[in-house]
Amino acid sequence: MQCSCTVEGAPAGPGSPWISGVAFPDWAYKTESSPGSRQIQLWHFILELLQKEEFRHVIAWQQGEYGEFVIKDPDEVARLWGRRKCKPQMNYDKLSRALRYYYNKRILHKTKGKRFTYKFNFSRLIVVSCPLWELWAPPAPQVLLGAPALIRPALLPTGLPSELLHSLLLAQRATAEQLAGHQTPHGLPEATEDKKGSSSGAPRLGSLPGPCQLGPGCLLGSLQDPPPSLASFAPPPPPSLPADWTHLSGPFLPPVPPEQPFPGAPKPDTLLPGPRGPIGTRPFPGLPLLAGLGQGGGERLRLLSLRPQGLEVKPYPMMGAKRRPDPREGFSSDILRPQTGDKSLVSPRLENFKAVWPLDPP
DNA sequence: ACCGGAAGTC
DNA sequence: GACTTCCGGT
Repeated sequence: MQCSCTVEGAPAGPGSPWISGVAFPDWAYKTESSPGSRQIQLWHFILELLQKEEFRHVIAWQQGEYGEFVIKDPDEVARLWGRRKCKPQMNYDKLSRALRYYYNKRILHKTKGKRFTYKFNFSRLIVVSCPLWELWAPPAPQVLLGAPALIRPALLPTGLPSELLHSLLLAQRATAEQLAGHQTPHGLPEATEDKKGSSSGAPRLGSLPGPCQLGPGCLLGSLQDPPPSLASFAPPPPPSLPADWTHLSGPFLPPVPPEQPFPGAPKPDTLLPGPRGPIGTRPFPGLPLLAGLGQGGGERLRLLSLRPQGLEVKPYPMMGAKRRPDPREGFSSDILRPQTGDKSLVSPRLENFKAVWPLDPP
């Protein structure tokens, strides 16, 4: 029998938006690997809590580090997780074990030295969420370096909900920023990923899961179901979001760190943990923008990678400097942060972005 | 607190 | 596959 454990505070399951209208759409609860499953994944759950204010005292984004969060009340988080999963015996020890399994998948990594502090690897998350995104990541890093308003159209599956796009786009910003920090000329192969060789990790480029080419993998069964109404999502855009983004309400975004690297300034090595993923999983060079498109023909979203002005001006002095990340982890915790004090909380980059929706999605 | 192997569950 | 449970080790 089913366990109807949707209790106070605990995020409800699919179909029942729980917080100010911001909940993951059904597809979000489906695992690519297990199409039928609507079991929420832990990282999803964490993200949910993270973006909900009422859980601030339990878990919250860590100031300063993009993607880093602190579990302030381990027991409570475990309890909530246990509720959600109908595992009353859940505790932090078990939950943390699950969290640890994310290390190899590169979805998460531990911030050493800080208790209960972990950090999301958003670039990885994106890939995990929709491997397809790798497809339109142009192999040429120069793109990031301010290639002229190049446009890289790409197709995204119909169902990719705007909330995800929003989140992913922001994640990309993070990725981009990270790239700005320690980008490598070319996605260096990183052989050591799954110690066990078993493909327990996320999909890697070069061996993209076939199903995702514009299809199944990313559609997540949303072909039939039209994306959730945008109107149903309360759009409390993060302070860093430009007005346009109100269209794309987005749930889980860590607050934009105050630090704002400027041209010439030492790049913060803060963002996404991994300077590079496994072969080809380099994050998305060009900041893609939602440009909208005809749903008629292919019912697909076309992503245009507009010139990220904020990024283009970034110098990339590290072309020569090679920092060697831990080959095993893929990312190091040795994060050196610039001490750029002031800076507006606004992301200069995003400010230049424009999201265009020719036709409001249903 | 944190790590990761091993086995079990769904 | 994604945990959950248990556990020895640091």
